Amino acid sequence: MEDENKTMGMNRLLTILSEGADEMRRLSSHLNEQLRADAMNVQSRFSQAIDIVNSMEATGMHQMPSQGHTTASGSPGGSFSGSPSEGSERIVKKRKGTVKRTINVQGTVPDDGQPDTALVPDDGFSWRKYGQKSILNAKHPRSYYRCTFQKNQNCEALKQVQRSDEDPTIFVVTYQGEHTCTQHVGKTQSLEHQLLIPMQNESDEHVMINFNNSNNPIGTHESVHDDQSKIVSPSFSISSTQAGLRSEIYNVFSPSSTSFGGAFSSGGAFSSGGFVSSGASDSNYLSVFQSPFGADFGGGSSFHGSESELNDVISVPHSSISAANDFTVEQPNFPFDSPDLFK
DNA sequence: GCAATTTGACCTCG
DNA sequence: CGAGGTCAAATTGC
Repeated sequence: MEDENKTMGMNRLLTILSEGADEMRRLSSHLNEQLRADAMNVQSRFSQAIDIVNSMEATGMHQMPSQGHTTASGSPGGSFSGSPSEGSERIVKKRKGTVKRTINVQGTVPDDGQPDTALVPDDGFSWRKYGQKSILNAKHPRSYYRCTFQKNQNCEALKQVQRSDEDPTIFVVTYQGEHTCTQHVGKTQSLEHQLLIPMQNESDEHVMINFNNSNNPIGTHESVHDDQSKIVSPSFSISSTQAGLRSEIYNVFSPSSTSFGGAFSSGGAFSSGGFVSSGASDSNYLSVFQSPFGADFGGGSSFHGSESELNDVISVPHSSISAANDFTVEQPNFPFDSPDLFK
C-alpha cells in the first residue's frame, strides 16, 4: 500500500522500456530478415529489462514451473503450456468449484497414425495419462493427465488435452490445480512455448505465438515472475495469418509474459499495454498477455490461490481488450480480473 | 519386472 | 439421464 509510488515509478520505467521495444519493433519491420534478427535482439534486451523490473516488483511469486524433461505421457514433443499465467488463457470454473485454465497450443502437424499425445508440445512438466474420452460434438477425444509426481509428492495438478476441431494442429490444453511438486529437473524449463490466440473476428485472423526453446541451453537468466512462469527460451516466433497472408517474427526472445507486452506494446495486432488483439469484438478467446504495465500484473498473477480454489469464473473476454491499457489489476493477485466480461 | 498407456466401466455433476 | 471425469485392469514398451 505504501508502495504506490514505487509502483508508479516502475510503471513509468516499464512504459519507457516498452516504448523503446516498440520503436525497435517498428524499426525492424523495415529491415530485411538479416537485420531484423539483430533488431529483434536489441528488442529482446528491452524485454529483459522489462522482465527484470517486473520481477522486482513482483512480490508474490511462488514456484516456477519447471523443466524440460519431457516425460512419458504428457507431451513428447515440444513445449508449451505449463504456465498458465501467460498467453491466451481462459480460466473457467467447470464443475463444482474447480477452476480451469485453458490455453490453446500449436502442436505438431498431424501425422496420420500418430496419437495426439505425440503431437502436443511439452510444457516442462511430467504428466501421466490416466484417461481418454471422446467428447460430445468433438471430433477428437480428450486426454486426461495428472502430474507424474502425484504419488510421491501429492501434486494435484491435472491437465486435459484436446485437439481442436477446426485446426488439428491446435490443441486446447486445460490445466487444473497447481503443481506442488518440485519438478526441477534439468535446465530447460519451459513455459508455454506455444500459444495460440485465435482472433476470429471479421477475418479469419490468427496470431500464433510459437516459442522455441528446444535447443536453448538455458541460461543464466532466470527470472521469476508469476507463480509459474519462468523464463528461458530466448526465442520464439510470432506469426499471424490473415486470409492467406502470413507474417512472422522471430527471435523476439523472452517468452516471459511480461516481456511480451513490452516487446509488442502497441503494434499491429497488439495494442499497447497488454498483448491483445486489435479490434476484437466478440470472439471466444481472450488474447491478453500479461501487461508489463500493470504493476501487479506480472508478479502477482498467482493462480496459485489454491488456498481455497477460486470459485469464480475468471476469464478475459476480448472486449476487455480495449481496456487492456489499464490492466492494472485491481486485485493484485489476479491477472485476469474480468469476471463477467467473458461469457 | 516395472512403469506408462490404453480402454471400458464406474462415478459425479448438472 | 447424459456428458464429462476418474478408476483400474489389461496391455504395451523399455
